[in-house]
Amino acid sequence: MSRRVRQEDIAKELGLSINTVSLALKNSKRINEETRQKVQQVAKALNYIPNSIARSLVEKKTKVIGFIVPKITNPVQIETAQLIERKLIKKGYNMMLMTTDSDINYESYALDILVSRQVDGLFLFPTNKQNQEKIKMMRSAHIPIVLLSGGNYEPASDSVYMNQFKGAYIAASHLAQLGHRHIGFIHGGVGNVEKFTGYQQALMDHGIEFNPELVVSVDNFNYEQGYLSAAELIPAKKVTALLASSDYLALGALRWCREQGMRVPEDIAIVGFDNLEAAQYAEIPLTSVAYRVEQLSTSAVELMFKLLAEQDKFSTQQPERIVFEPALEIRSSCGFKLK
Amino acid sequence: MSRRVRQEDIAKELGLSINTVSLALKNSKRINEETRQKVQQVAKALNYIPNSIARSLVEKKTKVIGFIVPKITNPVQIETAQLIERKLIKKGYNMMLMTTDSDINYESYALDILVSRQVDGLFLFPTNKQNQEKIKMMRSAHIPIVLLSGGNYEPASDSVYMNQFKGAYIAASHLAQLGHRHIGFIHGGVGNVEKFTGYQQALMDHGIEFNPELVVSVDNFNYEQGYLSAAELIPAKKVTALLASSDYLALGALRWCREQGMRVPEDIAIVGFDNLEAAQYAEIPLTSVAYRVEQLSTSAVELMFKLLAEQDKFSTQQPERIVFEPALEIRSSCGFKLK
DNA sequence: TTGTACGCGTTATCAC
DNA sequence: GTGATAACGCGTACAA
Repeated sequence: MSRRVRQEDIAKELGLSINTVSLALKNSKRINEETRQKVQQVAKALNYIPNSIARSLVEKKTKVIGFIVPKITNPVQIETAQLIERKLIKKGYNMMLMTTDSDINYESYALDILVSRQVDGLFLFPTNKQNQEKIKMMRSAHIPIVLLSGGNYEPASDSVYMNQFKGAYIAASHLAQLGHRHIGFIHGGVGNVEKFTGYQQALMDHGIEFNPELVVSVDNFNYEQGYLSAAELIPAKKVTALLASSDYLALGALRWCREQGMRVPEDIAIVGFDNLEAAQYAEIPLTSVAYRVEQLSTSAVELMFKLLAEQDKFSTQQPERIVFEPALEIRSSCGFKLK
Repeated sequence: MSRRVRQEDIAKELGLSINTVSLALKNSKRINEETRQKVQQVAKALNYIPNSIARSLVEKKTKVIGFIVPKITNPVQIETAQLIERKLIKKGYNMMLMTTDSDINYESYALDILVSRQVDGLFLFPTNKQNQEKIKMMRSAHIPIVLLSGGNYEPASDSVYMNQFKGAYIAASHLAQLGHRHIGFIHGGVGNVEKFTGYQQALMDHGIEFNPELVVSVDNFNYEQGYLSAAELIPAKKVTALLASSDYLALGALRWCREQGMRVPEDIAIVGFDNLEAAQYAEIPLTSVAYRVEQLSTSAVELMFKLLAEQDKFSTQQPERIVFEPALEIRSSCGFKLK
């Protein structure tokens, strides 16, 4: 980093004090109109750019919000991050992004880093509940944390998320109601447990015995893993329907089925998660559990700024919890009632 | 932000000076083993987390790298961002992410913000050459900037990118060699001009007259825009082949064609860009220009750290320029020679 | 081995 | 209206 232009430089240039420059630059009424203009002119001429680091140190706030996201390959998480970044910018905030690869230790590390960087608040897609204690501590240290994913447990901080249990429940129920009894499940692994339990609950409520052999776990939300999962589940386990934790997984499975000459939904029904654009434009338009990224991120940002505005008060209150209920977007891939 | 634990707090706790604490915390040999341990213990007990802001102010470096990316909807850009973030973390750096929506004014604003935040370096997918002067100025102010996209012009700073001109050229040439004379082009808009000129050059070199009516511009790299573009180009303009600036556009077009009962590649050939996983797993596996995200981001990070290590020296030298040559990944969607 | 003093660039509190 | 002066938390000479 080279020597940048400071307020002191423009002060010297004009024979003023640093203080006057500082005030003039923020258009303080206490400064003479004339000097104010002169200061601003010189600032522009010298290409002065304020040093946010120094400002942050004295103001004790950085106007930076941290964002911790587990996976590259999950489009809803990325899109959420980007929508939120846009909204933050409009309020004069910037975003520091960290990824964890769904590793709970990386998550913990990311939390430390962001605290160290003095972020004013942070968004987090928690992978599981292992860092709950740390999050609670941070909350009680007056750092607003908005969790973007719920679990089968009391959230450690304020949260805004989709009810993924419910999503899996209605998806699996839908398949059951169509007459399917052998419903395979592609488990998204750690961080997707709610979907799994929703699936199990739906089976139970429809009198279907849960069979762990019909579940395959993957660690990546991509086409390939879906393709491989289908290859593993369908021929050996004779499933007639498949619920996948993400649309990419579902579409990978779809591809495998088509390559085998299977008809969808006649030979096998497929349901995905997140209702991505890719689901709608698939060769067999995919039934999918809708994830309202736009609404959710809007709500998350609103909550963040509410907490930020309440200063330290929020941390003595009960965490707020905003849950969006998913809807099943029904398309062709799950078809009609079996006989 | 509430009162956090400072070095001073642990100094008081132990009756030591702040200096001793500072040194002990960074394991200085100059501090007695015993006091060192005591300091570290108390630090842990008090849950001390160093204040990076204060540190940055004195060290004149933040260990933050800025990343400016135009579009949410472009998967290669997002993936590049994430791969780079991972590599930065390993070197103790964090990433500040900003998006521009391909708006040149936002891009300029983002550059200012990141300079103000004292980033040690920055990655940028430039949208066009409009901010070249600003970038040059930043470079001569000793800020390492690695551009992640090239243009039909001399880059303003060090750069690592795919040769997109060449990509479009080989793709369009391939179609021409298959006998196509009416090749439509879905133009990705600003920030994708190289692809357009590559397409034009290929036509010229194959004796095909360029017809602007066969080009449609979109501002989003998604299925929907591809679908609509196909609907606009194919029936009215009688194109027999379509080159799209992104795989999502191509896949949207593919969907439209299939819905119309057209055969691909027999009735229409389609080629995309970026060689996403979705291209490989499409109902008609898509021929696509490969984008080597992993290689490119590795190379970009290496270059960044080289510049960082050279301190201020780099800015007096010619910008380095690393260009990756694309290859055409040929699949079923463009088929064989027409008669 | 440990402590003192100063500086990083900015804002804030007081005088004048 | 403007200018000293202190403060933010930490790192680093230099002194003790």
